[in-house]
Amino acid sequence: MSGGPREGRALFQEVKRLATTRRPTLKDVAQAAGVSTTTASVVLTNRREGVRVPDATRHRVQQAAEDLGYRPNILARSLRTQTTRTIGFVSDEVTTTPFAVGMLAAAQDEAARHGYLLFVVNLGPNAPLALQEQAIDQLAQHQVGHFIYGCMYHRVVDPPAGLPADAVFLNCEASGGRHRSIVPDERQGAYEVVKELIEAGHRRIAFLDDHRHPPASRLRFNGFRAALAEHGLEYEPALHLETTPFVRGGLVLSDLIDLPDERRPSAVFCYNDRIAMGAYRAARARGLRVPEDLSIVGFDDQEFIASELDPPLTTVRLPHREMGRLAIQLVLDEPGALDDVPESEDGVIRIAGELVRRDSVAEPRGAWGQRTPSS
Amino acid sequence: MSGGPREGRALFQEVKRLATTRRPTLKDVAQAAGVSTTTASVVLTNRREGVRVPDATRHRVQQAAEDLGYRPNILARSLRTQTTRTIGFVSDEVTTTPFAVGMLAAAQDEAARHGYLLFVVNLGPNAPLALQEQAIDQLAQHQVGHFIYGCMYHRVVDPPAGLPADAVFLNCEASGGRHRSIVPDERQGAYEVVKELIEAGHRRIAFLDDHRHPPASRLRFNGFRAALAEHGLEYEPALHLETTPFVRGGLVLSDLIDLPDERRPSAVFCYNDRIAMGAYRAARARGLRVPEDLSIVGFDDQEFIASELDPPLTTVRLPHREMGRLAIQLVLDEPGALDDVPESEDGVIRIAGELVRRDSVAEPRGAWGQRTPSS
DNA sequence: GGGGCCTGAAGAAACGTTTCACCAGACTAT
DNA sequence: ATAGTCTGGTGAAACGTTTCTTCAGGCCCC
Repeated sequence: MSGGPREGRALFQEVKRLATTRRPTLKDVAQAAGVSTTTASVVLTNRREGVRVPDATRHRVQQAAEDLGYRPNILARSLRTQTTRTIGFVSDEVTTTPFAVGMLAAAQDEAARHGYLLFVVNLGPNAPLALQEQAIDQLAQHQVGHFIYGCMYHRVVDPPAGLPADAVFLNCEASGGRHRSIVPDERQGAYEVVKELIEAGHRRIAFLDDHRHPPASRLRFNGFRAALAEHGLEYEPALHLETTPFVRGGLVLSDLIDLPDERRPSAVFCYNDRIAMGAYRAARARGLRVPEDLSIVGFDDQEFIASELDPPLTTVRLPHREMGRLAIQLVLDEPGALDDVPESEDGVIRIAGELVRRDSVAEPRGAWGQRTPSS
Repeated sequence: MSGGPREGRALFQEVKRLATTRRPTLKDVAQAAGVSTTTASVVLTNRREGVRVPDATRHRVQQAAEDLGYRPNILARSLRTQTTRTIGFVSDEVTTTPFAVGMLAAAQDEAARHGYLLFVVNLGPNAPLALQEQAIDQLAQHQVGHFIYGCMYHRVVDPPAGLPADAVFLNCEASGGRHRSIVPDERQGAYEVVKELIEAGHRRIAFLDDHRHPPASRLRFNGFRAALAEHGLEYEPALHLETTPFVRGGLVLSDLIDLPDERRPSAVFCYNDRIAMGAYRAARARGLRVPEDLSIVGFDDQEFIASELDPPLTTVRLPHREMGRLAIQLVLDEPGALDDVPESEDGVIRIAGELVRRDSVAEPRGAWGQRTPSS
């Protein structure tokens, strides 16, 4: 029980470990400390309830563990406890594309905060259901207990079989309504950014839309109309153009610029920032200055685009980081995770985006003459 | 040995499984098939050498496994075999930022091809060494056998302790020279894109540099000078401007445009695409057209920037996908992985980028008059 | 007709934990 | 003095695999 021989023994063990290059196990620690593995386990996992280990013994075990450089084998622990602290993050192409990369980063941060590790599997665009299920099966064989299914952009997906009921869909809505989903509040974002235009005095506002991407496009349209309606403005189908969600898609703005003065819009709401980038180009090609001659707003607050346009673009920031963090909190059943978000009726949790005011909005030319009495 | 009772038994097991919601184990399969777990294991892992199991038995076991919906428990297997098919991908902020996202995607693809799963941990920018080592320790506790350390941009890093000797550094160079590193061949890329300018007839080429980012900046500079030298052109310090690697950094081009005619550059090589974006803006502000009045080239082929500028930018594509794939192949010791890449002297593997020709390069004005006899 | 070999398979240990059940001894209360 | 309680532990099973060793029985060969 004296320190001398024990130290000698620990040293011997250490030498032996280095010689055999075997990582020390709990048994080694127990032996070095002169206790049973039971005691060593109890001490090193810091269990207190129902077990009595005097401080002297505790310290002896801890010292031995440190001396030997003991690291627990999580595999063995997980096998025994039948739980793993891992989360499977499967996605279409979140990690492939720079769009929603903040979701993964925030999820990783939050997982680390809880001591969890993330298995990330990126299936690529349009992976067949069978491939998706195979990936989930592989994760299940690794005994991962929690699943997040992330999408690059907001859409509806068919949940692959094998996904447990408490899986969380991130940036997409699971069809069937049996799973929780976290998506941006598209409607609210569109409402706010369009309201920003209206409050600047605009009355004729175009919408460069991409209706091939429901539900985002439908919801942004709803927000657009809601803002219009709330301010007594009429929705004008002629100003609602369908286009593609790329820079070149914004070039269709030319058609609207060609309109006669009284029918021409003084502001444009673009489905996303890339379309807005194209709209800038179209405006400039016609000699229109942004925002003096034409106000333009976008959606997404896409990195390297929105803030780098000239002038910087007023847009709506997608709450990707908040969404990623919440997804982890939900799968881990963190209490209070939903305190900050509004109640959802349909199991779909909508996170508000944030209006980012930059320099692409100004009063319309002749605004003072156009102002309604109420403003 | 007849089918009848065995089928009944399998059915019973199935019912029991559903009732207890316990995942069937190898023992369940063995019992259902009327063999030992040894035999079941041999059959289901498809081992052939040294073991003899007649086809009839094989089929019986396989059938039982399928009937029960047996999935092996990888944790138990890994514990026994002392190997896991997992790779730890730790990075500063690869997953946080859209720069090098292709590396992770390609790594994931290649890992999946080998049946490996990726633990991804994103430490954030400038994580203290202690935090890095803690993350590596956590992965080691999960018994991950292979490590990749990825960086957002090409730089030199101090390898955190705990990383095994066969870890691969991706998009960064490990100081100390004890590890393998994979980086883009900056010199070659710069050489090629500058040569493109020279071959278009340019003789006065500016370099908008960012020397705060060695080694990339130094190597691109080397490539720049090599191209110059090879074509008998003199390096002119006055045309080498130091700036920041952002869009606004490109605005320093104004200073060069102000130069008197005979000293003004007819082309600009930008350290990266964002600087090029700023250079476009500066040129346009002075009424210069790209490429008619000024040729501009960049570096990176950054998504949503290079291809979306007006005109689209000639640049060098960073081989992120190739690098990510190779990293996996190296840690997995795939034979022939290095066949396609040139031998490296210093343990640093340099992967060639690809010149992407777009529309930002033209002959200089008055080029015919300036041409040297040789061209 | 007996030793050797081949076939087909099983028993049990091992991987590194956690945890259930139990226990020796000392002390306490009656 | 004895029964009960508390302290400080320990032994061994269990988690689900893989794999080493062993073995029964049948056949072949001489």
